[in-house]
Amino acid sequence: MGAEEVRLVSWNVNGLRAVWKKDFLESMERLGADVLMVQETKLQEPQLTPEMTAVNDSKAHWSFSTVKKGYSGVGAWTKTDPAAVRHGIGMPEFDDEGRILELEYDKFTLFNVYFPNGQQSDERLDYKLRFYDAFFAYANALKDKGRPVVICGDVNTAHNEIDLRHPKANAKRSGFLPVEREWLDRILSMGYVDTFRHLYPEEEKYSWWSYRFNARKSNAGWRIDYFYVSRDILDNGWIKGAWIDNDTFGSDHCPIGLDLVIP
DNA sequence: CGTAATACG
Repeated sequence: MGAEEVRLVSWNVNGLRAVWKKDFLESMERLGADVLMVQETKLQEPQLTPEMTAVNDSKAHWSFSTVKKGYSGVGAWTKTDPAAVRHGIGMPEFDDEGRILELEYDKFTLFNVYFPNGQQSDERLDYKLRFYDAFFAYANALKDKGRPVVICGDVNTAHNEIDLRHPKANAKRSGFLPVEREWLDRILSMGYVDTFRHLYPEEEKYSWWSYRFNARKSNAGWRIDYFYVSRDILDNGWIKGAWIDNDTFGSDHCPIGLDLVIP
């Protein structure tokens, strides 16, 4: 039997109803994902349309915020049905905002996560850091049992100076604070690989640009969307490619991807 | 400035 090629794509759509009006289906087709994961859907179940839930041959999975309307939320379209789909990590404090989808496949577990933004207040920064803590405790339990783990989504932090256009000007803003950057160090030291950076150590490529000040036009961006994999996935030679697609529009983020070859 | 409901990113 031949090896199986799998394309995983992650995209913070900043409002699913908004991108839907901006050629989303066309982008989706062009991206060619086996699993397309989206963050910030900004809707609840009653606002889903039949078109959103029935895309081609894919099955749709959703997690909604139960505490705020039109806020947060993640989703995934899967061409192959996962063996199990889970919502959240069993901690209401971190599950209520609909930020986590766990798709369990035969050979690996895939997480789609919209990590909190910490810019609103000190409380939200604290929530963000505790969310990192709680989520990775959950994911590590699987990884440390020997299960290959893929984690993708909007991490809402740029790791190093290479990961944003204006590191000096943003050194004191949430999204590039030392305490947040240290958390991204910790993710690597826990045994995950930042796939894009691993393949392209010198590349200055971003996945998010503020809507203000024509930031995308001047490429004043940040790389805050990631595909992390547990080290075994790299060591076993599953990684065929990792990419950031700056040519797809419709949101303040662009899609990112991971191509795997699974024996 | 943009999304989706007056807050949040």
